Amino acid sequence: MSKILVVDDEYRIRQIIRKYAEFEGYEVEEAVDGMQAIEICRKKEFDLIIMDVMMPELDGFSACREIRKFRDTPIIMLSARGEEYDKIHGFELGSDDYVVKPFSPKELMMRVGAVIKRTAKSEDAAKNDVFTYKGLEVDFAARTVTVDGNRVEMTPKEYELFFYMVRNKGLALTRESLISEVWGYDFFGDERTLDTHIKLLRKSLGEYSKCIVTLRGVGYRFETV
Amino acid sequence: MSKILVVDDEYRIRQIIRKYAEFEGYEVEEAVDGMQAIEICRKKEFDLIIMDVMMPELDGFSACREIRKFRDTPIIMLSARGEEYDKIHGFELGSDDYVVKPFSPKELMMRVGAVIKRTAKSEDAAKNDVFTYKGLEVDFAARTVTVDGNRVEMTPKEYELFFYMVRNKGLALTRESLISEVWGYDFFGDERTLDTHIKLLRKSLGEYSKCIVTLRGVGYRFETV
DNA sequence: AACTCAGTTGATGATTTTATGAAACGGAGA
DNA sequence: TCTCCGTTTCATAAAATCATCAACTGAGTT
Repeated sequence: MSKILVVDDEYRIRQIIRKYAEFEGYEVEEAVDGMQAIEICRKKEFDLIIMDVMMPELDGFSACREIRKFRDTPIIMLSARGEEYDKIHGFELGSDDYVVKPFSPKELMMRVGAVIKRTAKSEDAAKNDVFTYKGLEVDFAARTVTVDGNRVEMTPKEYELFFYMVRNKGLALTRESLISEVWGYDFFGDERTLDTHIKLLRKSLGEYSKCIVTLRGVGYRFETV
Repeated sequence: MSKILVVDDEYRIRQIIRKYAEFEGYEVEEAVDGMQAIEICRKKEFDLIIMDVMMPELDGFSACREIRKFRDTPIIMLSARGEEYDKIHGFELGSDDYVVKPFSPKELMMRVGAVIKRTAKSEDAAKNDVFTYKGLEVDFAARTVTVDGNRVEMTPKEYELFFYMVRNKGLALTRESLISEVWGYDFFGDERTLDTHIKLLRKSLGEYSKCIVTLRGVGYRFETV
């Protein structure tokens, strides 16, 4: 049974969605704002998040962005008709779909079904090992990285290092863990070797180099803004 | 029942196409931009893709190019009137048809029907699955390879190696997997044997030798630019 | 402002990995 | 047995990648 998190400040909306979703057999949890949504997501994993754009405390976009830092849970955004449609795209942060309020619960449920079906299938396959963030695409199976449609060539060490970081996106990775993971626990080489490879990665990634954040005194983190 | 993927950033357009397509008995899925289209295509196979040219995140051409790397799904491109240049460009990238916006849904559906019928037929004819990329033709059933119309003779090992690579086009294949697949898991011979056969393959393939990409420290990958 | 420590960068010779040509091998058929 | 041909091995060449070093930068501290 799939678990859904509904995030909206309006009680009525949450109730409507809950009613329909439970009728469809989903397990539903609620959050009243983005802040709470993030907290809940840290503790628990959902199959889908339905999130309003306009909310007190923390809006849907920011919450989406934050959650995407550590979870790949599909997200359906809800937005009022007035809120520019273009805006949604402008801020498109990997939400899987969006629905304009006022929405027909039936239509929403159809989308929910579609998204869940899609992601459930892909998890089964597990073969389709791909990470995407804006124009950055990392295909673990093909061992390729593309930036805005252009293939980026990388050396073996770059791949290993980068893939490891992307697989652990949003996590602080210590220099030690990076080195022992990519070079092997028995690497006793120069301390600066890691830095050099980080440099090469950044060079390869172009505009996405800022996704590799230096954690002074600790190591690095790959994050999706 | 044929499955169609509709890729357009405008909800209205998607709705219209969905409505008509479902009326015709097709199963429809949607994507809002090129990036999403690629992701969905990785997970699922469609009989046809209808894709807008102008989209945020990743335009239709780039998406088309990307999808063609791992799928041969026919594609119909949509573009606003006046984007004449695109027409040429689109066909070059292997889109199967082209419709100018604003289009008559009826006309679009006729084209959809035509393309699907065409590819369905050719798939029947080529029941004994063949792979083609430009002037390269690999007939798995007939066990033949032709380059620009000229038959290329290959030895058994070459066939096995090449066929395995083509069947897994776009995937990184490790030396180990290649060897155990083609030579058997119990092959204890020289490490360089694989290299030699790759060399022979490349020699046979002429201009298409560049489709066999060396993945340093890993193995090889067969890819269609 | 000077200091210090951590991280960044570019250059380079050493090392690793792959490509290649030639030779050896070995089984099937003449 | 001999020859042919696909296959494998091997030695060497060529290429790509890496580790290392030294100088540099820049943020945080004193």
